[in-house]
Amino acid sequence: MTVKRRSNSQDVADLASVSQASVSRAFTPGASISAKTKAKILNAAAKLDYQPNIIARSLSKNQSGLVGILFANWDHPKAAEILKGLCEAITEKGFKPVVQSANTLESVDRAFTDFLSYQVDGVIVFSTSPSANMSALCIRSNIPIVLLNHTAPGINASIITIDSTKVGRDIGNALLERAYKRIAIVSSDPNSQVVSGISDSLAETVNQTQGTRIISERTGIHGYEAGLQTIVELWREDVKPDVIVCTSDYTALGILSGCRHTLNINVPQDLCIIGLGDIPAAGWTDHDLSTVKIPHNELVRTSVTTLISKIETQSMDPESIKLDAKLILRGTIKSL
Amino acid sequence: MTVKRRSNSQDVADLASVSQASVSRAFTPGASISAKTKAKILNAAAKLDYQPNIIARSLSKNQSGLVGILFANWDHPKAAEILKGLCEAITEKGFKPVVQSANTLESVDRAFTDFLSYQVDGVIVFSTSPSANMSALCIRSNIPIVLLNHTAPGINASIITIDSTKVGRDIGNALLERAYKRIAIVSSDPNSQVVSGISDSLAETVNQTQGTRIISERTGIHGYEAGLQTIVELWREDVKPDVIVCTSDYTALGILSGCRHTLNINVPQDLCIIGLGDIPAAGWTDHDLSTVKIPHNELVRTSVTTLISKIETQSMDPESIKLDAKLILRGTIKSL
DNA sequence: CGGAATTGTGCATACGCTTGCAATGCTACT
DNA sequence: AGTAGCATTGCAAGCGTATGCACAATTCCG
Repeated sequence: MTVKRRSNSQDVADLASVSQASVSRAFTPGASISAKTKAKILNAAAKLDYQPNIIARSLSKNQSGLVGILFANWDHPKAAEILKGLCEAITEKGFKPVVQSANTLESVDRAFTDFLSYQVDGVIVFSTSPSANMSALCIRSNIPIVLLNHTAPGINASIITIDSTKVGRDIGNALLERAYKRIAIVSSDPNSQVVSGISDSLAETVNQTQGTRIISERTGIHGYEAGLQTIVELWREDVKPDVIVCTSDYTALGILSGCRHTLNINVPQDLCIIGLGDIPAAGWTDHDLSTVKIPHNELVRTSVTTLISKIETQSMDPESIKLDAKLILRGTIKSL
Repeated sequence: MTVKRRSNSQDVADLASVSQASVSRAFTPGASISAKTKAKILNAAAKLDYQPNIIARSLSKNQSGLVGILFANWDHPKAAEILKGLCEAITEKGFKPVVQSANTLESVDRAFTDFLSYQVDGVIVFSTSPSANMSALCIRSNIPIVLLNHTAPGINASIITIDSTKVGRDIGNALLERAYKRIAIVSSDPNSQVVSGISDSLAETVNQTQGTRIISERTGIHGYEAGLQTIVELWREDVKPDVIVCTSDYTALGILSGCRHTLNINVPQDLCIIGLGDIPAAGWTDHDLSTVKIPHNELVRTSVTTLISKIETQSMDPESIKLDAKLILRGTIKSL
């Protein structure tokens, strides 16, 4: 079977006895065309299985309808949900998402140049470690950029995050109310501004009260196994914490498991454990972990809305939006 | 600041005092161009921050370099990992992934027509429920399609799955060896061909032995909570199973939790539980769930490789590849 | 009914690149 | 030196759509 060429606007024009320009207008919302000819054209188009070639359209309109998603943080427990949300929201707005994975700095740069060659109209970045080069590229390329739940200093991009200051304060107050004294912080990415925002504000909150303080802070720890190991190490110290604030639920679950099965630590009496993220497993009856619910859906939708509006208004001035994250108290903290 | 136009091949040509065609050739691997002029051109290009406009290239080459990913199965425990693998493999091959999310049949069709307008060179489908319309669209559009871990009858597409027959047989044999008798099957999607492949072959295997049989089969059950509820229901029956084969680890964990905390069932003595997927939590010491490790990475890589080779050879004949999945025996099955 | 105002249509060109073809320059060999 | 053969380059015609401009058709109004 010979491969039949896809029909184009000229074919449709011929069949409908109109000009190619009219066909184009028939498929352009709001274009100047009479209802009659439009109907005639759509009819012919249907006969020929025609649909506009977006590549060609992009070329002549000088915008592709593509939105780049730079996704680095694949280990994030809600990675799939977030990506799904991004893709759907982008599609809904009439754009198409093209996804690039990036781990290293070079790959970030490569992804960006790729985005540029594909003439993406905007970029959403989901990654915890900032890239310096990105900033330059953004400005030069003149396409708007949104950073999702991740801030980076000195980058000309819009930033959508949770209000980490409030989270830190909420945690601090909950701990003070329950008279916990010695806080350990266990975090994964030391560069994450969200994480440092939380711990700074937590420190500030508890420091107002005599006797309660942050006694240790460990970084670079992520995952269940690492959590398990961490609690064992922490428990060898002379001064043991009575609170562990952990910037990942998985790690927190590892810690919890260590407490219950290996070390026989009484949670929450002797040790309070607070995670971050509210993954499903945190709510399982086995675990019942206190944690912070991050409004991923809102973060995602806000990011996309913000980006698209920037694309449509051709505006490049960065915006910064902070959304509220809620502390969820479950079995791993004393009840009042 | 006035937005400066992105430079094009003509600009580079002017700066390098060559023809525009030569610039094009300088950026086309294997094109006929002398080392000297190529260097001159690349130099000029660097000065102008030039890089080829892929949209324009696509238009003239009549292929976009885009691969569509139709992703429906976002609840899959390894969704993120799979998508990551797809995106990276596709990028590595010099293509770009554009992701569409699809739940309903209409959205599948819409996604496909979108893919067509974007002139994608091929499509990878990750979804468990087949679409009839897809088939027609594939053939008409003449772009190769790969179905990832999911078969669909009568579709003109390549199919990459695990060898579900072997999985069913392996599970069956493991159960027979340990003298389990009454098997219940708990599955999520009743349409999944992979799942039905497993259960058919499991049935066939155990039916060869007198006294062992499948006593019940429930579908439409997925997730931890649903698992918890299911075991409670199953345990109300007169004839209770001594094996539950579950086509999702999450569900299996829910069942397990119900056994241990609610019903006090002795696992694995009185009840053997086998999951599917080998999610990380299955290996956690709390759970220690027997399961089947699905070679997602290989599935993903094979899909991409297969698709790209079809794209490059312009071949449309479907291929079917089955990969091996390994049964992992942990604490939820009697040891021999 | 006439003409002004509005709307609809076609023509032609632009978007940035690839590529067949023809022309040129170069190498090597007789 | 002359010429065949090859590597390199330029020319120009696409690829499919959008859109400014000019003109045609319709509507509106007095």
